[in-house]
Amino acid sequence: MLLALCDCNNFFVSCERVRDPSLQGRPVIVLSHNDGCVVARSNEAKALGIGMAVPFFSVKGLCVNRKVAVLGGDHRYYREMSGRVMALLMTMVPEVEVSSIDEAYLLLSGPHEEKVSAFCGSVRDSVWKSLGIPLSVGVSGTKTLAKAASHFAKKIPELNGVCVLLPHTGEDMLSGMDARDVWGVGSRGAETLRRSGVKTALKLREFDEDRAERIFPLGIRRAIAELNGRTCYPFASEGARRKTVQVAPSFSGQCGSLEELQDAAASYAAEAAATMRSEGQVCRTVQVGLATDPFSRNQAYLEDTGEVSLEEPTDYTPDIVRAARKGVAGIFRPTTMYKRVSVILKDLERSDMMQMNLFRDEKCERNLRLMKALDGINSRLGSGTVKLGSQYTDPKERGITPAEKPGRKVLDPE
DNA sequence: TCTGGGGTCCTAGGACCC
DNA sequence: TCTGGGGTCCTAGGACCC
Repeated sequence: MLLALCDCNNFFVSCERVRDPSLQGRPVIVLSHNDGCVVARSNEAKALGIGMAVPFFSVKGLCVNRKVAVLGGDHRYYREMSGRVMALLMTMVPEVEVSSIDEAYLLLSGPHEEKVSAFCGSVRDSVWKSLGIPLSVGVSGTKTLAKAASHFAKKIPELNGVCVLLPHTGEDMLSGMDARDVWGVGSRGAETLRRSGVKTALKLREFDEDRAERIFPLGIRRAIAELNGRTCYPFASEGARRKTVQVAPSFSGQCGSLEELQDAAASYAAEAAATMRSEGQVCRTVQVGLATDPFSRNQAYLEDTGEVSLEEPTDYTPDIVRAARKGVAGIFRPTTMYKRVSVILKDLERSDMMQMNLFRDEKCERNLRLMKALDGINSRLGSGTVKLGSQYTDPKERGITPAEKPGRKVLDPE
């Protein structure tokens, strides 16, 4: 049994190039919320030395000099494109595990397994021709090896975007791969490995497992097992539901008013509730957080969180908004300037499995219809078209956060 | 001057119980 | 005066991923 990791190259940039073909062949980057950080780079931008997640101000000069197109992110659009890519993949094999916005594992069995390379090439061509999104495909027996294979598929042009890495092969490629680039080995893990003299993926694969048991944390031990073809992270096509829904953007400025912080929390709670409903779930707990600017030199970093339990699991926006406002009031400290409000919906359950309180059925039924109508309008006309005016006002209208202009050019010397 | 956001999982430590 | 130890559950913090 083999897994094929299909990984969209430079996904956000590739999406922008579908919308605006003049961006092809040029250095392009996409920025995060509030234009703070670089979150996607074209190959041309990577070649200029622009790093992932670096603050934009640190590369702004370079972008001007080298005519880099700088775009604000449009996540609604990227989610929509992602949905199209995944839907297309699902027409090509019966078993697909969507693992992130730009990645999915395909389970290859039967005829697909026999002609792996040719089949993966056809998947890649199909996504490119139908949607204009370039794909890399890495094939192997475990997820960690498939990730490594897709790494090679991107780096080695002769592979034409498809790399099949059978267990116990590929010494040459793995010896050229930094241990830091193995999936599951972060900066901390890489430092641990470096102290033990492990610099490459091949060295990691060959590491003595008894010794690893004694000196390495679980994540690294799993990486070693998976590099040797033993599965620690199984394929899971059954749509596993998420366990939390979080909305937590930073403000562009700061805010010290309880009322405005509550309004922001209300707005984020409504957004999170809509996401949760769209996935058929309800929550039992609303967690809120208030945090100051971690980079401020005038004020020590401060972060507080609080939880509010709901009477019963719900997806009803007014109840969730009320809980969020209450939570914020409970942790607010006067005379503190906050930079970030977070709302996390926790203890999620499937709404179709929810135990109904018989005495509230009628009211629930009405609430359900109300939320359905609200979601329907907002999905057709844009989120925030209809809000619950009695519950909150949108902080965007108060100028706490800037209005979003999707896909707008932040900087384009041309 | 300007530093993201949304997830999962692991782990250590405290509360609590017997 | 001496004053256990093991289990479970929960939580916060952190590592890691994209």
